[in-house]
Amino acid sequence: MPRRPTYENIVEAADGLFYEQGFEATSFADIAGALGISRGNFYHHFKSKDAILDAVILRRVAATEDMLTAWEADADPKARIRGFIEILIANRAKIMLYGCPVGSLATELAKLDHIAHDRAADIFRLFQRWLTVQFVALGRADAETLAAHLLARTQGVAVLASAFHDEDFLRRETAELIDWLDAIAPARPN
Amino acid sequence: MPRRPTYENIVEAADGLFYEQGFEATSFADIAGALGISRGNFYHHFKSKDAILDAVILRRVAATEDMLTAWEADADPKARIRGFIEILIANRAKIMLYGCPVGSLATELAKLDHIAHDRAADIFRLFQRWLTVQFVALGRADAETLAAHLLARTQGVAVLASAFHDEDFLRRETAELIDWLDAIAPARPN
DNA sequence: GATTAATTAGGACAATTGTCCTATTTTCGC
DNA sequence: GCGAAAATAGGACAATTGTCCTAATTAATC
Repeated sequence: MPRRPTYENIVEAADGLFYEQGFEATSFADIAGALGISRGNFYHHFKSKDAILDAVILRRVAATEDMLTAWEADADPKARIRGFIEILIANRAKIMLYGCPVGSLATELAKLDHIAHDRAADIFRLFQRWLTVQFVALGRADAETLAAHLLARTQGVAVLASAFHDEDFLRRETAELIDWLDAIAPARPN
Repeated sequence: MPRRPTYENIVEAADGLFYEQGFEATSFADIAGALGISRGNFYHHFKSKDAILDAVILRRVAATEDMLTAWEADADPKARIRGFIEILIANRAKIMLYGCPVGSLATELAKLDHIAHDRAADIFRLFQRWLTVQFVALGRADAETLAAHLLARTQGVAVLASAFHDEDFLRRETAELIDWLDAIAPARPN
């Protein structure tokens, strides 16, 4: 059975650790320990820690694109948006512990004044563009504004859910977002 | 003219640096450099870095209580809530750079699995309790839910405003929150 | 199976971290 | 002004950081 290349293993482990501990707080020793490899081994695959961060962001971009594409299996744009809202429920356990991976990384990199901050924010832009398309399909002229609004709502839920470790709150706010979506796009009598 | 005690200077400088750089990324050298004092001096005032964090949180709790009390000068609960919403505008420059000080600290401490995380989240609880009182005064039975909802909305705005560095978005979402408040508590014809 | 290339382990490296200790200086009560 | 107390500077400390180097091992190629 073919071993997965170490490169991918490093990116995968770093992805998880950056999410759970933060970028700055995650050391090479942490990643090496999680994989059971030597610390000196990294520099054969990456030229710096920032290069690992780049690869992690690239991985997250790809994962996001895959997720958005998968949601397009549903022909109804309203159902697609509902799929987006419901990641809050699907990922609730981790969100209540670590917040949103996209939002928390962007916030951390902003504080670090890190070059990769803008690339991390690009993941938000992926979501926003995709949501905009869906709202356009719903016939909304203010699609872009609605997309940004929905994005902000989900971010707020993630921040407070992790601050309070409160699942009830998360479920309540998610239900309210679904109601909001229903008001935006009422079920058409057919 | 009486010099301000070094203790207070340290807490003040640490407060600002924790906000702008994050807790973990701020070192004793950073704080000492900002104040022009010696690094070894800290341990006469604090027994550890965590003790500084405790003092910073205490300072923020006090500042929050003062702010909430000041807003109560306005007799109208709706105007009080509007005052809360408009911190987004008043602090927009820093929010667009570093996000919300309360939310970003809570998120970071959650990832660090830090003991002080719950005390940082207490600042959220201060806001929530205060907002709950105002919504009760507006005659809302679901005051606590509304308070948590509004809190989440403002957090979401802060996260995206700093990710995108977008002042238009911040102003638009703030205006929408004011609209939401108007819908909750319509101006009574008198 | 020999040669070469890719991969890995282990450790050295300077810099930085939080912490702690000890002199020196400053401040304050008398 | 003197003596005690508080405050400060400067540096030592072990540990950890990201980085880099070299030797050894593994894999691939012919």
